[in-house]
Amino acid sequence: MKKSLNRTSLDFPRPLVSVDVVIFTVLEDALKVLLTRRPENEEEPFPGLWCIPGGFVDVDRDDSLQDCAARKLQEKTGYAAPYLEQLASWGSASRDPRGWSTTHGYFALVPPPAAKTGDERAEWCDADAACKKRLAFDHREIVGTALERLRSKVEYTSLPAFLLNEPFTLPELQHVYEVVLARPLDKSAFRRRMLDADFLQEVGTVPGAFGRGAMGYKVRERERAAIFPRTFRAVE
Amino acid sequence: MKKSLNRTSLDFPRPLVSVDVVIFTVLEDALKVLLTRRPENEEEPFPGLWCIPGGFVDVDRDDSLQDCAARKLQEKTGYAAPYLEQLASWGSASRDPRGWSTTHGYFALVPPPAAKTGDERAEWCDADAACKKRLAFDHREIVGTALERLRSKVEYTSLPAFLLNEPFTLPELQHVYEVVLARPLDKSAFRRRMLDADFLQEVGTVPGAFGRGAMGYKVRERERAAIFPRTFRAVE
DNA sequence: TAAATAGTGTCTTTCAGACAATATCTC
DNA sequence: GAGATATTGTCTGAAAGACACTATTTA
Repeated sequence: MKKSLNRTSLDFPRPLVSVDVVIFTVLEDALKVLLTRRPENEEEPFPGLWCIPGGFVDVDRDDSLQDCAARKLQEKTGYAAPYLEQLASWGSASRDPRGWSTTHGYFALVPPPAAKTGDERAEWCDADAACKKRLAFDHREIVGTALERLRSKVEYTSLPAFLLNEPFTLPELQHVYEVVLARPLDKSAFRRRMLDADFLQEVGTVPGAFGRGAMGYKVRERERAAIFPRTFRAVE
Repeated sequence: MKKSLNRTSLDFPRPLVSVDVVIFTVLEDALKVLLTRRPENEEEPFPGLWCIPGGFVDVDRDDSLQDCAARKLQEKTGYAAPYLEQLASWGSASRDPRGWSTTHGYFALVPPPAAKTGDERAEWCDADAACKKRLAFDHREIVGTALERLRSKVEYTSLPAFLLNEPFTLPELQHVYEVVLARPLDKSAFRRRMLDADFLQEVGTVPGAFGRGAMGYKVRERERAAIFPRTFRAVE
């Protein structure tokens, strides 16, 4: 009988299992992803190369994949509960030189960090640039998929609200949409859309540096994003 | 130093890794999913219970997760290249009594099989019923997620075309949409939408059993689904 | 010709885009 | 008040829903 059919005993080789997180923020009017460096140790694969935060699932420490992703996010950014969504998984014999391996990709949206990352081995990299960079493993593909998914969902959801500190104003929110989508949006249509979607809560006027102050908002339910009835600019 | 930080050696426990496939078809005017039975062997978890097709990744046989899913689909249905899409992954300490385990869920769309499945241990089950049944592992949740994803995508993509044998007619296609969405659609709007999306190729008239014959179609590109500019019924 | 099914035309509704007009704030 | 920014109003256009109408086939 073939080995693969007789697996009651569980004594067959298992793939490596890791979790990787693509962490997005908007900084200096640009969409950024957090990159870290692989250890310099020559026994490690891709020593010194840029990669996204992640690592092997720790069977003793992590109760679930989501926990593991949240832990890695917390370790790298300090954020406990921003937006964290499963992206996809990758697994093959060739993606890791150490053997058959799988990774569960997540993507996270966090508000702009107060300072540059204190960590020498971490850097906020322009998102589009990261997709062209040489990264460890198949991380370029993972970042590409995350960016594609983010841009696609931004067309019809309130996801960018998770990229801002609260309270934020509608012009600020519009600006984040424009940065992520890399195109200008109409002010009037934008406001109608956000307010009609009923996911924002007024939280008092915020004075502006110049000109008229704006209404401050926070999201009503921090757990899920709102879904709009249509995408932006359905037509070319 | 903590064990979890010293992993250059790779000698730490690894989770079990499996792939499970939710296979959909439309049969007898209902959306169905393929269920199989767990082995009766009492040493196996959930003996004799219904589950979806799947199993451990075979490191020696499968080059990638996608290959593994395609293999399982082929084994169960005989189909080589229908629509197969990654759904999500699940992984935790508790989902399998044998230990920390992960699964990569896929969902497949196949045309209606000619006959009842020949396999005694497999059955096409009504999709909504399957979501309420007791299934092995967390398979009920996986089926639920697949069903939700399918219904959601059917609102704005041409996915149901993969549930039909070619050539099919527009009334047949509309019927499949209606079965999946469980609500009637307007004929005129439906036709406009399908033809405007430009993913169908005329392939000659198909005579009907009664009444006027209809134009037969096949999908232009069997690889990807078309995406419509809006969802059906944007408004309640 | 009647019944059944396929396919078309047209009016209404919804909501995004364009863009002008108005409101409110700081200096 | 001037300049800057926020907010609103109105017109237009694209595509979906509703539904009546026409076309083609078989019995």
